[in-house]
Amino acid sequence: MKASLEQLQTFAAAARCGSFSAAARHLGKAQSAVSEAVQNLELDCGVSLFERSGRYPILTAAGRALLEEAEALLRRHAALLERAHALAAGVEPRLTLAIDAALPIAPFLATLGRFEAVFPHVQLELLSPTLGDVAELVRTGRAELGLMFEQEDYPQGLHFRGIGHLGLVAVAGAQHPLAALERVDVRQIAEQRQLLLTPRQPQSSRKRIVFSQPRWELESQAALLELVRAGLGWALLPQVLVEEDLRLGRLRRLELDFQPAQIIEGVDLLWTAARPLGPAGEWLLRALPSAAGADAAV
Amino acid sequence: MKASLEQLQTFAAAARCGSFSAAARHLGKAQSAVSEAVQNLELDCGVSLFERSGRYPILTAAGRALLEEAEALLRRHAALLERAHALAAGVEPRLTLAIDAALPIAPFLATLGRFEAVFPHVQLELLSPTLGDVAELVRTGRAELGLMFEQEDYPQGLHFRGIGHLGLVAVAGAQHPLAALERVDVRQIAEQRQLLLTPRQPQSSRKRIVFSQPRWELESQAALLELVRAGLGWALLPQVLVEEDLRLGRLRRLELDFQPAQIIEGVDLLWTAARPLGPAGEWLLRALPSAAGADAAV
DNA sequence: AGAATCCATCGGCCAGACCGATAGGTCATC
DNA sequence: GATGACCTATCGGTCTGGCCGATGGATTCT
Repeated sequence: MKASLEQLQTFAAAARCGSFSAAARHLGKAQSAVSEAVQNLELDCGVSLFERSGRYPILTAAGRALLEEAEALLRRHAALLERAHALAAGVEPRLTLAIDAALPIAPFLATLGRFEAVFPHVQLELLSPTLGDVAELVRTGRAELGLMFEQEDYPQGLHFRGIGHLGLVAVAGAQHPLAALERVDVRQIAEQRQLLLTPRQPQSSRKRIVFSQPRWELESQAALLELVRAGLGWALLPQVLVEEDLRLGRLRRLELDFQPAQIIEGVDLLWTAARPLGPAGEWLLRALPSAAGADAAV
Repeated sequence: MKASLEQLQTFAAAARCGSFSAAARHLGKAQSAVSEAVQNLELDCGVSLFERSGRYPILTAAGRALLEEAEALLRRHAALLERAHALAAGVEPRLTLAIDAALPIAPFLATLGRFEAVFPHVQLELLSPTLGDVAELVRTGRAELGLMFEQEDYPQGLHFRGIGHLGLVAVAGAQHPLAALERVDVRQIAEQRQLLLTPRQPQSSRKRIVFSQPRWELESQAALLELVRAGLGWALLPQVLVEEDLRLGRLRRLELDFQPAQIIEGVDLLWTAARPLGPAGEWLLRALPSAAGADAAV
């Protein structure tokens, strides 16, 4: 192959150092090696890279152009080696994190930003499954880590750790019949359509909080919010998610006289016991709880 | 150096072809060479890239990650060689084009777009000097090509070619005293301040069209236009440049009873005779006249 | 079981990279 | 202009590392 990395590195060193001899000293090679490498590179490229008339060689215009290219290539190569070493040290090439669609992701963004700084090469995949699907994704290995509302029990082979709590409030659109009531009792709410998240896999074991008989089920939290805003039903949603809508008056909070004002649900972090987590996974395992503790807890 | 280009190319070929033997056939090498190259690469990186249990090797997760890096590196390397070959063929690494600041550049944008497609590696520099500075820049070699209003004579060693014409109109701001007049005669205009472009080098030989005694001189066409809009004087400007302002009523056109409605000025393309143009310069030399002929001529 | 692939390994070969020495050029200084 | 300090180009010798061809073991298909 023409224009090998060694040649290009030698060329770049010569251009940087200002002389072949200095480059040779810098690279720990003989001066003749530098001279020959540059000549071979010039032969391969068909252009002369240095003007050699004077005491020191000076870059030609073509040399300047190729120096840019060469340094870009060398930087790319250094990045490759860096990534290889990270992989050799056991860092996962990619990591999948499944976050329950009902959970707001804002509290975790700062942590993910720090993750990006510590593990720039790890390709992060973020899934937003609904309800018990989280546990299923972690159990099958499709995701390394999961975040979801706590359950009483989990399938075999899953580790979990509580990392915080989230306040849920019952809300309805401003024009919704329930929105006009001072307080709502069990019978009143039972007649109105409740909007719920639904898992993709119907056998999912997740308990759901159900107060009403007529129900629509959606897989997307965003779609659900749209329907609530449109007055098509009421829903239990995270406090932090609807704060803005409540303030703007688009949504009204329902005061349920058979429940505390906020329904507090725990949030669990899941990971599999089958395969050990790599360094990136371990890092997230430690970092996510503190993030949730600071921001997501009520 | 670890992880040479040959190793990476061989690795990429093996990953693409699906087997070491196929890669060897594809590369025209022996199968053992591929096998050894991949092993050496694995040794250098400290990770195993292929799962070799079955009949065909399959990429590991780390292998997939490094394959991406390797292919990015190889693409960069191919780009380097391509650029090197362009340089070897004499294509300029960079090209400077000086366009008189008084000329509208819109007619040339399509040509520059095609230039970008034909010579992606040529770094283009666009200068906007005023008046005779264009010829000076081309003469001294600071610019390879120049575009400016035609002169009677040019300095020694400059080639030139007329490429079109441009219509100039006299304009003033809507509140300017001259704007109220039906027709303007020589005496009237002589008393009002004329705004002119001025060259950076005062000895510049460029003829200028001067009608008024009080004058302000500016180097920037954009600044000049602002001053005219603000009613600080009148100016001779390209028709195409002020069309928008005339339509919006920000500027008024002055009907000079001692001049035709439009003053037609020729536009010349300049280049130096001292050093031959490279392929990119030659291409522009051919392409620019047709662009001007189609769009800039009145 | 046999044929057809595939991969890993080994010994031998050789191009190419490297070194050290040498010759010749340039530049600042005396 | 002689000198010294620096630079580069070239040459012959050495040796590493990539390559080949052959061989053997493994897998898959018939």
